[in-house]
Amino acid sequence: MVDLSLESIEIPAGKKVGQPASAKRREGASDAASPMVTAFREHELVFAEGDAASQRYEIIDGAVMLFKVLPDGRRQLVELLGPGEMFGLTCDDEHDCSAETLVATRLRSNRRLDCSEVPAAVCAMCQQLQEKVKNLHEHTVILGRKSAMERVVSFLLRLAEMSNAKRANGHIRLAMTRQEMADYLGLTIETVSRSLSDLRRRGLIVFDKADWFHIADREGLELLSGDC
Amino acid sequence: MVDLSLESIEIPAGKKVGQPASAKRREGASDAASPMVTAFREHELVFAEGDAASQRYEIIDGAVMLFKVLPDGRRQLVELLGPGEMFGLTCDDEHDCSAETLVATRLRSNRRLDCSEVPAAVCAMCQQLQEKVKNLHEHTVILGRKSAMERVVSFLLRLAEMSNAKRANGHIRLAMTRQEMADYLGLTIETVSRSLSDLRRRGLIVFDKADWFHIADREGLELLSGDC
DNA sequence: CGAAAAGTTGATGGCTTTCAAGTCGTGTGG
DNA sequence: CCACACGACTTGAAAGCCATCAACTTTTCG
Repeated sequence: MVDLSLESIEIPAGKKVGQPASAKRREGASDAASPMVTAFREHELVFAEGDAASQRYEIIDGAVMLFKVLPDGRRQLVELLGPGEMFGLTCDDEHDCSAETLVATRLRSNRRLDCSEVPAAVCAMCQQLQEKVKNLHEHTVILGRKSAMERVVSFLLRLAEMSNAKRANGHIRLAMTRQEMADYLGLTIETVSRSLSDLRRRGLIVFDKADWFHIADREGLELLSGDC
Repeated sequence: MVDLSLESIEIPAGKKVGQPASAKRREGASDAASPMVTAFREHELVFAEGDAASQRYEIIDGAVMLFKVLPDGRRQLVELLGPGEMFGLTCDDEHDCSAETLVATRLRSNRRLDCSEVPAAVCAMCQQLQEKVKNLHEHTVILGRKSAMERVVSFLLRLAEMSNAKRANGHIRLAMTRQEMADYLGLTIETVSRSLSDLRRRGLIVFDKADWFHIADREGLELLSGDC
């Protein structure tokens, strides 16, 4: 496992006191192919969720946390990183989470690798891995910071989003047992069952038969997801 | 986002009833460089946590769940995958989680890519991504299935493991505020504080000063981690 | 049809959160 | 050097959400 020394390094900067978590991000930009080293003090923002992802970073020494924040302010750290570890890798054009130093840290920044430089199979695998990481980040927020109802709703909406890519009629198959849903969402079968019954009673979803359902009130569901 | 159709496909197999979760895994092995397609019924085990990771898989159609199980039986699904998505990618020699079909599924299996076939920089990145995924899987179990005390203990043990790679004296810096720990572990600062105080009172950890501590009873801690 | 598995619903309890007050530690300024 | 102030941390009390336990209903499949 990669070493994560949470030990502070000495940064010759004058002001030693870290900015609060609301610190502005620093632009340690590196041009084209030239790697560049940037020093950060503790609790400095490297980039924020939604920022353009032009760079990827490698920790020389220090430590970095990656986190996501829900609209109502709930925060979930999704990764803790130490020397040698990389972050800022993404398959999208923007970062899916924010990055902030925990201690004084030096980062090496590089431009993102161009997929044309590597075999297609390898590129596809990297893309898949990055997609995986992004999905796991989202799921981490669900498990760490969402209520039972929010988890179930988030799950249903994700299912709908995925299914609709294929079939537009809106009918979605719930090809999982309650136990599997519970084990995915970090809940018990009873809580999942109660949440689904509640959503059905409130008219937000409709069970067509067995394990098929469709969404009757998408806006209503989205309000319950914790994501808006 | 990759499409995850949870729709069942028709498998001409005679017995339609899926085996229970305790199903034996199937060896859909592919030789050397030849990709091979294998059909699975619903709730069939593709591989188990700890199995040798000789293959990687791509879902042609169907759906697969990846999960981890704690020694006492608590289960946490760590990924839900649909058509086009890959799994079984790992930087280690064995799988860090089990894979089971949710519905009838066809999988294309390939041998794992050899790092010598691609540029070193790309290989390093893939390795990092796979390490990330593995860490996120572990964290998913912590958030989904562990109690507050188990989360805090797991966190301390991980910190110790990482720090000890560098310094063997056993003294570990806790370079995070209680709020950051709480946001990492999906708890509140009060719960984190209470858990740490409890561990200190019970003599399992000792706070040397400010944010430095060391483990006084590793076995005792491990028993509280939920991992044994 | 009957048994077993899956799902639902209710009652209760426990763990964690919330709210609140107090303590500790560090940096500042008199 | 010490008093003060502010933030970080700790501790207590009470509430709330979800888990647990239990009974029942529904579905599935031989």
